[in-house]
Parts: sequence; C-alpha cells; structure tokens
Amino acid sequence: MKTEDSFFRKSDYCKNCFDCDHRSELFNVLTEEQMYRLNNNRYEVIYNAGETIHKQGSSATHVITLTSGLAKLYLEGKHRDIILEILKPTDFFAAPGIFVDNRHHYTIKAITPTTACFLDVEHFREMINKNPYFAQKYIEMMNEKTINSFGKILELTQKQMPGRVAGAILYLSNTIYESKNMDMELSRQDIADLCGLSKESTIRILKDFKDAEYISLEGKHLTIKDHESLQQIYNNG
Amino acid sequence: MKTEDSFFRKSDYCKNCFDCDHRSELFNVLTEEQMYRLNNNRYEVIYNAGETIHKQGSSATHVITLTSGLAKLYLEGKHRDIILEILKPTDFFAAPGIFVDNRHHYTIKAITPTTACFLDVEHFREMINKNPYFAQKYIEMMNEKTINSFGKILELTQKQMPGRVAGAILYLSNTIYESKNMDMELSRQDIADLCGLSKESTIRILKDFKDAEYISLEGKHLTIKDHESLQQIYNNG
DNA sequence: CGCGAGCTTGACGTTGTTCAACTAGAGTGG
DNA sequence: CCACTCTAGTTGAACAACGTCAAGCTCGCG
Repeated sequence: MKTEDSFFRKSDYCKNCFDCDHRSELFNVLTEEQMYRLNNNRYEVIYNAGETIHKQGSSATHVITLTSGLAKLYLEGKHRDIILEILKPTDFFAAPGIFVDNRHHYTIKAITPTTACFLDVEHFREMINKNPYFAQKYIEMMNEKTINSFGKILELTQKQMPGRVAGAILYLSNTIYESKNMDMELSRQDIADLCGLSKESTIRILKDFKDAEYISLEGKHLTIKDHESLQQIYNNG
Repeated sequence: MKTEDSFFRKSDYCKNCFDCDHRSELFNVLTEEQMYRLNNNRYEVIYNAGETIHKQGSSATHVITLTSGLAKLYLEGKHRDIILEILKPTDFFAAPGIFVDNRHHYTIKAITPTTACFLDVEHFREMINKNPYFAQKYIEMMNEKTINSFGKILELTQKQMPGRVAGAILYLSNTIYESKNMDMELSRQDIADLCGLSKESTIRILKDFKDAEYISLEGKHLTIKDHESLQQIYNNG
C-alpha cells in the first residue's frame, strides 16, 4: 500500500510558517512569537490516494491543515459512510474531540495524493488559551461547521434523491472545483456517500440528469450544462 | 396566547447569580468581577407551554440558560421538523450563529411552562475574550454538541424505525426524565420529530413495543419494562 | 352535549435499497 | 501478447421500508 514517499518528515517543501501560502487563515491572528513556536512544532506528512489520515475512534493528538490534494471527511456508520465534507487546501481541521474525549469522531482519507501539516494538540490548546483572538477565530470556524451540519441533517432527512444529487454536484462545482467543468477525483461511491444514497441510486439519478441534458458526464468528467435547473431541483427537494 | 405571566422582567425568583442553583456549570469558571457583571446584565423571561423562545432565522442577540421547565430545540425543515435536543434546567445554549452571522439556526419552543435567563451576546463575547477558561469551557460544550450531531446524522440516516424509536425512549429515560417511569410532556408528534419519522409510523412502533411488552404506555405515561431489549433494538438499528 | 385537538388504525403508493448479472478498463503473470 | 483477475461502473427486477391519506376514536373543555 505505502510507497517510500509516504512517511513523516519535516517538509522541505514548506520552509516555514511565516510566509507559507498553504496556511489556514486561522493562523493569521497569531503573534510573532506564537508563529515561531508553531513553525518549530509542526511537521508534514505525505499520503497516497486512499490512505487514511486519521481514523474515527483513534486518539486525537494533532490538529491538521491540508496543504495539497483532496481528502474526504466522513462518518463511518454501520452499513454505510456519510461524507460530511470534501477537504482541499488550505482546510484546517481540529477534531471536535480534542476538548472532549481526545478521540476522532470521523475518518479522513486522502482521495488524491495529499500533504498535510500536523501540529500537536497541546500547542494548539496553548494558543487558544493565550490568544483570545485565536480562540475566537477557532470558535467561529467550529460554529460554521455546526451550522453546516444542521443543513446536512435537513438535506439527508428531507430531500429526495434528485435534490440530494443535484446538491452534491453544485457543492463540488461551487466549493471544491470552482468550475462547471470538473475532472472529478471522487468515485461514484464517494458521490453516493456525499448524498447519503446507495451507489446504484446515485448512478441512476446522474443518468437522468445526463438524459435531461442538465449535465454531461463521461467517466469522471462532469460538466454542468444547465445550472439553473440543477439549482431548482436542489431547492425544491 | 400570552398570559400576563409571560413578559420580560428582572426575576424575583432568581435573586442573584452567585448562589444560583439554576446556573449552567459553564459559569463556574467566571471571576468574581465577571460574575458580578453577569448578574447585573441578565434578565429572566417566563414562557407558557407552546411559546417560542427563539425562532430559526431571527437575529441572535442573547445567550440563554433554561432555569425551569422543558423545551425542544429543533430544525425547521421544508416538510417537517427535526428535534435535535430536549432542553431542561440548567441547559445553556449559545446559538452557533453568534460568532458567524448573528442569526438563529434552530427554533426553541417551550414544551411546558418554562423560565429562561437571558444574557446579552456582547457580554458573553467579552467573557470569552477575557477569560480563557471560560472560552475553553464554551468550546468544550460546543464540541460536545457537534459530536452529538454526528451521532444524530448517523441515526437519522442509517437506523430504521424501531431503532430510532427505541433511541428516543432511551434518550428520554436516561437523559431527560432520569427514570424508567415517565409522565411525558411531549406529544406524539414531538417524539416523531425526535426520531425523524412520521407521527403515524412512530405510533405504530410504540404500539409494537407495547405489544411486545418492552414498555407500557397509556396516554403520555410511559414505563420501560424491558430496558435490555430496547437497548438491543437501538444498538442493532 | 358538542366541539376540536391530538391520537390511532388500516389501506395503499412511493421511494429508495438490495441483489444479481453484466460491462469496461487496468494491471499482472505466463 | 494474450488470457486472467480485480475493481469500478452500470442496468434491471424484485422487494422492503416508510410516508400519505382518510377515517374513526378519545378526551378535555366550554
């Protein structure tokens, strides 16, 4: 599974945190001294596609910034996974467990080759305690995620198949690929997990959309041809 | 709708915050001076059953502690509501919107006659900024709620009817009424909204449980007779 | 005594899943 | 270079889960 490229190391790529352009904006409020400490206590890890960055249930020892690649953050259920978020640079994630039970409550897995920058949870907690701006920024981020998860709950319980698939396509286009023309790295199963549907149902809806000329789809290449209609299907459930 | 009892006032009932036993434990870490300010800037409101404490979409100006009664916190969807939590004293809730868009992202409605203590959001933010222990406590609380909502997502998407209803009964028994013998104040619709099911389906499952002698149920009086079996149904979905 | 709200029950339809079979492309080893 | 296998994707048919609709019921309250 693992190649030689996949191991812990101090990255040559990211020289330092000060002028790093893969840094999450969360860290912009750090003092110079805190930034210095951040820089000295981070390390970077390189993952192959399909590798687990962290695993639901395991202990949460670090907070992470995704510096390159694409990853999926998902809940592992009994029969099926639910993808909550696709992560791209420079998404930052501090497991909600770090202030509760020091465990991960979701799994993160690389979709493409991925690099991530790790920071020890103790240093992170210290920043929270010493820097109220940082704390506030972090609270803002957490709260945004909470609000998003409310939306997710409503979508998963109230929308039916076409609405959910349309939602997934719009999410990928607006938020992840930022284009109507996408070479998706996600598998069909990933899209299904994003919608909370079975793979088969998802494929059927995608085909319907293709037949109705809302999208064109060949393999993993997806183009939105009728944004308006997709949006309307999404809105009307 | 409103009786004369339902209005804003400085409560006679809660003399001060210092020796208040309806206080959320969140406030235990405040300094004496902060507690003093808290006391001077709070006010209490009395609600009748069925009244809205705050409404999804409205602006979030205060954080609230429930000091008596029972309330439901729910997301208003297009076709249906989803109850995320039943609130009881001394539950504290700071809308996740207060650090994001200053709006409420859920509705809270009194189930029984209820009193709630209000604190201006500005004072709350100040406490967060000035007192890192307080900030940390708040983060802990928010994170716990986030983790709970992950569980909710899995339950609502993966469990089927009996598992969800069993979950609701166990939740009410373990967390809300803290007894196997409950005089529920919730309506059947409330229980359904807690499960993400239709009222009719919920009633049918409750009847099944009654027929199987897992519970006894007359009107709103519910007794758990076979905790073991309910737990097992909950676990196995 | 009559009214209305919440509750209950049955019949029926829809939505989405499951299962199984089939296809296509990407290695892999002989 | 050709089978061989493995995985991802696709399709159809049967089925189960759950919601909807409609009717009747109960109970508290005026």
